[in-house]
Amino acid sequence: MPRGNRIMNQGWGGKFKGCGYRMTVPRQAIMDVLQKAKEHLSAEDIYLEVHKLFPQVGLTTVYRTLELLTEMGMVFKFDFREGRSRYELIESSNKEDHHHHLVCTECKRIIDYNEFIDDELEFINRAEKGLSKKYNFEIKNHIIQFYGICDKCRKKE
Amino acid sequence: MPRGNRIMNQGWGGKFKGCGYRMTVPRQAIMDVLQKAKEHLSAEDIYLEVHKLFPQVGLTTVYRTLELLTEMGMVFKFDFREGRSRYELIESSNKEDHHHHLVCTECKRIIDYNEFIDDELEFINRAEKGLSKKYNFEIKNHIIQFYGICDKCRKKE
DNA sequence: ATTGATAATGGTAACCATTTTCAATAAGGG
DNA sequence: CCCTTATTGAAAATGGTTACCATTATCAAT
Repeated sequence: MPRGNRIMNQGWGGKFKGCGYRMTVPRQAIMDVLQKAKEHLSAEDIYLEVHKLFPQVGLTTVYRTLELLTEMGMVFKFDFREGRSRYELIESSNKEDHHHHLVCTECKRIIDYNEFIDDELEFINRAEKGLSKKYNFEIKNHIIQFYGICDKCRKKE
Repeated sequence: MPRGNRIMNQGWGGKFKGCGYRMTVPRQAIMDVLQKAKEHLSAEDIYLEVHKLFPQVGLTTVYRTLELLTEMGMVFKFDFREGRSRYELIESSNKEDHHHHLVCTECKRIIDYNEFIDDELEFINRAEKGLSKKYNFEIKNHIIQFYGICDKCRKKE
């Protein structure tokens, strides 16, 4: 059996309502797309995907929903220096899914990695605790990214 | 005496020429602005500042120079989710200046911190070594950012 | 099931940071 | 000093994202 929780395809409604929002067809569709693909989708990617099943859903709604989801802490908004943002569902409960990125500044390729996560968690926890106290800052999430040149681009030179 | 190295106001020319580029008035002026202000400047900020002394320098040139400097590894390009990028001179030699950021998702305020840097360096070094080997990826630099709500915005709620 | 207050939507146009274009200019090796 | 070539600057184009606003959908109360 694959890892992860599969049993929650209609649980989104509760999440939304719990925050005082309504569940709608576009929101459901966007959540489904995010859940399936899970990573690195641009707003347009999502729009195109949603569009296959629900052609009436507009790009504006995709942007609005993504902003809402980001604000609700269910989605993380990434900037990989491509001139557009990318979005990824946060699998909060699943340590397996915790990862960060290597970003190639040459070809913009993104490599996920999940090594050193235990190491990282220890460091991050310590830092978070100290920083949130010292600056009275409520930390919601963090980002770690390494920039450099990927193997393919190194060969080209 | 304040920390830092003050004695290098005209060394930029060599850096540029060493990379096969020419030193010009606009580039000099942009470097000066970056060196003085050091952090979190947007392209427009820099443009306005340069403009005071050299009104003929255009915004385009500022963008071009910043891209060049980023590529040369002398400047770091940040995204704080404001819809614009910010740039910061990299003080490579100075551990004192190594820092990261807390970003308030509410008011976009940015707080620099430099606590836990020894901790971080240890973790980052280990991760960099492992990752660059495993993915054959040449790591140039990294970013760590914490997102959340700053003290002022917490009070408002 | 129906209604009504209100949230959500979608198409278009506006926005605005960043890039492209291209003719004019300046740098710096010979 | 000249000549090649990088660099520049102004204007226009680009393209992701957001604002606007009339229309529609949601859902609690009836």
